[in-house]
Amino acid sequence: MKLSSQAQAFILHFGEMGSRWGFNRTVGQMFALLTIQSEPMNADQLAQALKISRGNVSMGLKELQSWRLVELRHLPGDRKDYFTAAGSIWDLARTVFEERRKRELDPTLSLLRELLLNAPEDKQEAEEQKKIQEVYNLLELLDRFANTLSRLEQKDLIKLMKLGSGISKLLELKNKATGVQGGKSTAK
Amino acid sequence: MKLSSQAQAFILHFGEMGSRWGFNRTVGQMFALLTIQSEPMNADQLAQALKISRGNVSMGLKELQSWRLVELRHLPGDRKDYFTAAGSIWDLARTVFEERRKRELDPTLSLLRELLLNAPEDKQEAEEQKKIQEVYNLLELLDRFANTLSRLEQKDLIKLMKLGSGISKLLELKNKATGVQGGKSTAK
DNA sequence: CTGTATTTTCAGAAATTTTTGAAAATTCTA
DNA sequence: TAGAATTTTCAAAAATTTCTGAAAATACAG
Repeated sequence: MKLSSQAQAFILHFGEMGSRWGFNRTVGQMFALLTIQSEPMNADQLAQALKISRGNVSMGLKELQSWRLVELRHLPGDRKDYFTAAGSIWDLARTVFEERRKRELDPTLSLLRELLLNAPEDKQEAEEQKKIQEVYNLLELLDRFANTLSRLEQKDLIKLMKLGSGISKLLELKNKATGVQGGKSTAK
Repeated sequence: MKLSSQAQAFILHFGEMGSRWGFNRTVGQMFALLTIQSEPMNADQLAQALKISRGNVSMGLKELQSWRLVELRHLPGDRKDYFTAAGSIWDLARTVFEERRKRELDPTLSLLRELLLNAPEDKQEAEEQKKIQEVYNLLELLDRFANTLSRLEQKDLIKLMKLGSGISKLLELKNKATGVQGGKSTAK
């Protein structure tokens, strides 16, 4: 398997960005390779193309499976496991988005929820709890919103994303349509 | 400076989550401490409260300033530099969101743009470019959308986030208002 | 079963990132 | 301008993460 120089560049870049996106360099590279190459690849091919060890590929594939970003395939007459990117680019993006929401938001929400269960012992702790509550409210809202977005049909999601500053106008439109004059929203 | 046990837990958690949010453990802890404590703190106080070295605090503060998450203050009659979280919880969240967009999306967009400038040399490269283009289109749209969201007034942003599944309905409403045809059951 | 093909595991090595702390640089006061 | 207070720098140490490769485990064909 020889990689074109653009594929090389694409793969190396995703390796470098990997840590910012939530996985390590070689996992990022494997993901990039499987995304740019639509052909399924087996572990040996991945190891050879990326010049990394067989063991590393095995671990990386496990990680990518835990992110639900790759799919196991079997080719007729070949006992090896083959892998492809799980779905279209949009599917992959949605999956990364969902997994990151889970990993970046959920643990924090549950810690904050726990902290808020304890009655504050003094003035100081009461102040702190106010802040914790604010952080919680914000992250909770963000979490719900992220959930809503990732459940939206692709068509609607694209429409929404393309609205640009038209969003504000649309929100006004909604007020008119529902008769709300700008105070607290009735819907929770 | 003695930390309550809930402050302790809050700080340690943000330290652990730090890497997922884009900074290292002690930077995460410093940010958490400055967020939960509304009082400005100087570098020595931070070092003492978090039990980390003075040098580490200095570097961490520089990092937090580059994220625009802390503000330098001066107290009358004290030569030391004091720091506070830069704004309300909402301001902070918006800033983190913007900075992450810059760091996670922009470098990739510019690489992909470059790759797309080169004419494909063969069938293989042409196929790859199709994928690269798809990734580019998606990330570009996402980037614009993130931009739009972070420019929205807080009031509107909250309204939008609270819409939940009402978003789809609102998008339909928009179609009606602008005369676009294809109400409830348009084909996918 | 037996033997071969394939994948997984994991201890240690290598690479990378973070942290320390002392020295250097800077800023301010008198 | 001297010198004290404060902050920054950065080389080296420590901690953490990633990667390798050989051995163990698993899966399968005959």
